[in-house]
Amino acid sequence: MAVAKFAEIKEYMLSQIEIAAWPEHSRVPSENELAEQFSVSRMTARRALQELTEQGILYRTQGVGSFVAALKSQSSLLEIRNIADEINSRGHAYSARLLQLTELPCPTIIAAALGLKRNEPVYFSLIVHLENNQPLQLEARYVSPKLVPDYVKQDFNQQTPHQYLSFIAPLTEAEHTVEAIWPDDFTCKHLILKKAEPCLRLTRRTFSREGAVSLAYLTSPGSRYRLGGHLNFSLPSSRETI
Amino acid sequence: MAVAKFAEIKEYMLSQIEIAAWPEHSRVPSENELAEQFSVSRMTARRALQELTEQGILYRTQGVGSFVAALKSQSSLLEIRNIADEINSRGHAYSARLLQLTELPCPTIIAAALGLKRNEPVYFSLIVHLENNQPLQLEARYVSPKLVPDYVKQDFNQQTPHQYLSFIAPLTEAEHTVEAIWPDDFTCKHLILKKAEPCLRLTRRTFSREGAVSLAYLTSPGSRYRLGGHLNFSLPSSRETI
DNA sequence: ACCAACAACTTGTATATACAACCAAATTGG
DNA sequence: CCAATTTGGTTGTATATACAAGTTGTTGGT
Repeated sequence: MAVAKFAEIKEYMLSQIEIAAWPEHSRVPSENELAEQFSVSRMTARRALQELTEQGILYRTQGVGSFVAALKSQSSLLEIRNIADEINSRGHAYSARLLQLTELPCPTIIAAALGLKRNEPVYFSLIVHLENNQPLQLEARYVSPKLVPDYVKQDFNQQTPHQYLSFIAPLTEAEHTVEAIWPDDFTCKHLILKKAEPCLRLTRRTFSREGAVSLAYLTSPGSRYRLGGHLNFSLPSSRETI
Repeated sequence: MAVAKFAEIKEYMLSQIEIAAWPEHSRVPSENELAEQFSVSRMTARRALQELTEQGILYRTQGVGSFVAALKSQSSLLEIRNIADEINSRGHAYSARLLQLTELPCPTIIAAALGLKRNEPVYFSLIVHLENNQPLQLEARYVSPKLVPDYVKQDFNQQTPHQYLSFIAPLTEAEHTVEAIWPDDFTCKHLILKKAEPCLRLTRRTFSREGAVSLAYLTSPGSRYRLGGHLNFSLPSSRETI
């Protein structure tokens, strides 16, 4: 068996979809119909349908049938990497300076984001990330004391907060926003900006099983840092493997 | 059957992985072992293993066994959506104004990005995207005449360039960078910024089968626009469906 | 005309079986 | 002692079957 039967069926279906012989939201042959067409068992035909469904190419409804999904995702993805990994993968020297690591009364905005009460204690850290000894990013992070009680005891010159948090409580989700801001004097000072310039601010909220773990404001000068990515769209073409 | 058997097996395995009873790269029970433990057929146990593999939680090797995958992605993804969709999904009114649609001699930077020669003709369009009649994004786009010969004949008040390009040549890939910039006077004018402010600039290069299709500079005022997302990490928690 | 029951078809779950492909370790032969 | 072979375990593919669960259209009865 050079190529598996279910794979042949998949390729056939993909080609029909690509040449739009089967347009979006049209019904495709049922499991039994495919089984008969290709002289295979229903379970084999089913597998082809199943895998195409997992790839987002079809959608199926019990009792109704299988249909071609809308191929326009109209969206693509930007990968957001850990700053230390990013600098290292560029072959540059990464370092960090811990400026502050304390407990604070929780500001209102932070309280809402972390599910705490206003003025309840919250851990706070302030770190500058440097690339070849030049400040690249200022990280202001609030951490939930309930979920990470030992946060303030860590030595973040050895390990980045992100690494520590990933280790302590496996992160299940993250929420990001990216915006362009005008830095305040405090930020300029720590990023050693002679003149203020537009900065990229990434706000990252991370979650574990038990809830929101931390909220971090990552601010970088626009002239030194950009987010970049190169990712595929969701509908894989059959020639994708080239 | 309240919950499917294969789903129960999946949950059991996920819990074992999460409490690190089965550490990374350790072997998990074989299909036959699971089948016996749960008193199901091999095919049912296999399905649990299969689906966890598709989710990237396990990896399997024929003749060897199934193993826990490394869960450290250390990176997450930010979804970049089409501006029109984004405005519409907020329930606001989307509109656009076409400011320019011409052929130009290709600037050097654009030529490199699109695989053209310097001063070779390239199509250029300039569009302002508005949310509730307020300018939200200035789109300056260069399009390869080879791949999209009819670009300048389109009516982009009817259809956005992104929609048209998606329709003409199915986009297979996109490359993005995001940065914070200081807008020039030209940009300020079209975004109707009384005072210049930091802007978010998304540079998007799209590809089809035949090569680079277009390069777009999407500039938005920092005070009006941010990129946002909420995406899961690679290891889904069992509560993910909440 | 309306509604209930039914029939036909769909996908979803589960089983038992068979053989193929592959790998690693044990066994065997030289 | 080394190398080839065998053996047992593992995943991969495929089939035939059975029943559950959901949808839709038809058929009958009132």
